[in-house]
Amino acid sequence: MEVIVEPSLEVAAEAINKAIENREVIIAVLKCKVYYEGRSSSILGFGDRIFILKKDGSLLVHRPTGYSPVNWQPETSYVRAEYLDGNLRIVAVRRSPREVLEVEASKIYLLATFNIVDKAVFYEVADEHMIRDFIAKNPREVLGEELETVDVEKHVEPGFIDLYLRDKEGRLVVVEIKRVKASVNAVKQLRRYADALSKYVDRSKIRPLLVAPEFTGSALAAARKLKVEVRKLDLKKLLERIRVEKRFERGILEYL
Amino acid sequence: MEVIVEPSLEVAAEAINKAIENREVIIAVLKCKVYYEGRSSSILGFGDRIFILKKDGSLLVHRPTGYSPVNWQPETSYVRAEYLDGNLRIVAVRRSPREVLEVEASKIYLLATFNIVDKAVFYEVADEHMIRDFIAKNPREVLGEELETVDVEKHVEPGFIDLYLRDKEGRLVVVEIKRVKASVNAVKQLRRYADALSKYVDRSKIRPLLVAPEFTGSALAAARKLKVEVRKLDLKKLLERIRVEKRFERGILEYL
DNA sequence: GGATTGATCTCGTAC
DNA sequence: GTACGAGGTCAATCC
Repeated sequence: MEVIVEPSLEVAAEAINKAIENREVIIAVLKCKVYYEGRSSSILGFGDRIFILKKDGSLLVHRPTGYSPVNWQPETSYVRAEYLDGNLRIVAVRRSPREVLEVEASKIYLLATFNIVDKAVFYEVADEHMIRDFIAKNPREVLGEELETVDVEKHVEPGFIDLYLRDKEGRLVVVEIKRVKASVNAVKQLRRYADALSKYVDRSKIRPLLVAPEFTGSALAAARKLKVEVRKLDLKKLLERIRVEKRFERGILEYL
Repeated sequence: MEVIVEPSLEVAAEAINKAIENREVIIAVLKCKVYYEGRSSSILGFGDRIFILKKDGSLLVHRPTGYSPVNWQPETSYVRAEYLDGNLRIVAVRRSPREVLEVEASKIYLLATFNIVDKAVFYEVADEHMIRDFIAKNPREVLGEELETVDVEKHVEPGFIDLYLRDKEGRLVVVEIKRVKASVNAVKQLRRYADALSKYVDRSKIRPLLVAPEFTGSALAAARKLKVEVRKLDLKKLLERIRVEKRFERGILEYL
């Protein structure tokens, strides 16, 4: 770890290049311009920003507000700092797609380099896969009817059917799961999948079923029109069930 | 600006709360766990990370690699640090959607707070709007045929048609523009828009035209099948033309 | 507020 | 490498 407060641009350039060679994380707070050219192109005039260069060459330039970086470069193939004619330039090049980002700093408030390590596993509950697998194992509990799970992630020509079940009347229930509010696109996507299946199975034996915690108004209208069933998903309850099953070390619902 | 190297957790909590009150940007490098609960829920065990809290309450937790933060909170309504029983906890709450992020730090390598200012304008060249407006003004140059611009961003029931022109034979050219490679979805979307128009205009008088720098194979196949014209867009040339027109202060193509 | 669409989307995954 | 879909997508825009 090295921390330098208000380094000269020359010293900064040297420290940055050294850290790049050592594959360290670099954090700087600086006054800079930013140029980008590649998939788009942009110019950003002087202002105070946070600069982060990660071990893999990912580069972020953040303004003082907002979630998104104003400029960035995912995993670059080449990064170098240079001090020339009173200016510090950091150039990051990426091949495929070919794109270049240049940060031109006029003042560095803080420069810090770190060899930090993070081997932790990120556990996420209730992404689409987990929900899908839970429903596949407990169709009655979630969907409220007796169903037999036939297949998970079944390939049909336009794409994948999340879940594929059989009801008591022997009809195939083709399920599309949305973890967030389902829009009209979800209905149309499911309709396409069901249509693709009807090449092999009698249309009257297919029940397209859209499962989501909420639906937009146009989604419900489209569902009626396109003969797609909808079923509401109690996400909170499902989350709790999955969490218990996965034995999470701690509940974090206490603030909610 | 305040920079503290390896502060105690107690000192850090105090400094963080002070900076929050002053609406300063906070940057920390720390060893922490992260809990998230809201639209999803997640748990991340101990590891070294970069922590950023911005003026508007946006919070980012970055691992040592990759573009994306592992956990985050866009514009929170409540953030507070507290030191309790030997632990530093930073809690960020957002209303609507209700979600909570908690960072539990066991070690702070660096804590820095800043009152940085960034008033610069971000100039972007060649987003979809600019491309669309340029084509509207110079249809012949880009599309290679004599066309009269009728409308821009025309509303039809399923959505918006980017560009609406009339060719020499008096047919309506319905243009969908993609700045990136066009997939089969773009073809279908355009087909829907053209179909919606055919309620008002004779079908033979409508020419759906998809304009993009590239097309996927399935997009081309679908275009043939659905009778959608495609035209390749020379994005680089267009960029250069727009840049000249917008009088950008400097070309940044020199590295390309 | 809800709904829709674009994005230098990023990221994973299958082929 | 290409293609496709999910995402705590975010952010802008229109209603």
